[in-house]
Amino acid sequence: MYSKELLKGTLTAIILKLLADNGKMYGYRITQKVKQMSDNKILLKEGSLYPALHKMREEGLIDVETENIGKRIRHHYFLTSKGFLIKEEKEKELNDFINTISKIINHETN
Amino acid sequence: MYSKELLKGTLTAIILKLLADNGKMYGYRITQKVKQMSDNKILLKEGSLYPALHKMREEGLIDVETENIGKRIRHHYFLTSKGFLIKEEKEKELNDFINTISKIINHETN
DNA sequence: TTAAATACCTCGTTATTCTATATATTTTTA
DNA sequence: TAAAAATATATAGAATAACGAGGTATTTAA
Repeated sequence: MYSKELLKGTLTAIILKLLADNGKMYGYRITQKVKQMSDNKILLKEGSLYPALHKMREEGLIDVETENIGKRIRHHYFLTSKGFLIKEEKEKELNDFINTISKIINHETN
Repeated sequence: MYSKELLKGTLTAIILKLLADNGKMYGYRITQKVKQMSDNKILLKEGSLYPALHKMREEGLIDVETENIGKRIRHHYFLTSKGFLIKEEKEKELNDFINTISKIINHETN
């Protein structure tokens, strides 16, 4: 597990990317997917995920559909067109940031 | 300029790396070097830098020497041996984190 | 001589993730 | 079949770290 501060600012981009790739996803599914894709290195907590999803919905990046599974209600989230645009932006920003940090941290002195 | 949240958790690693490469550095010098190395994309603010340096000193990662430049006092910071060890750790962690995030954000669906 | 750059500092704000707690259903295991 | 684990959602408050805004002062360039 990484220092939890490192994840800050990356969560929205990660969620947008997963929804773009997988179509509709529900919350618990997102945590499992992130865990699996990161080799158990990013363990997304409920206290992080659900508030993030609610905020993204308020901002119009994602929308939700409910499904009844027996007595349980499942919330399926999916990208809006705005969400898709923001996903592209965030993806670029994150890759650019990674390149910049990488350049600094792996810079070799001569 | 990146979303300021992205920088979180990376600042200590960046400072440790710069000090490891350049030996003694004073605060203002660090901000300029980060600016230069990042092509003006990371503009480290005084409100971030100085508290960070003071904290790192409290934790024994860096130590300080003062120099009198005329009437001005300049604080030169340098790595302690503990700081060097933590630098190695943070460097690995940050590279690992970057790889993980990169894998997720640039994952191609098939 | 005035503005910009250099050089340091701190307080309070903001943003975001996490911990802890809560509730409840479904599936697996002993 | 009872208990435990996994599934599924939610929120309140704590923690952390970077920033904005403010302050002080010297040196250099226009």
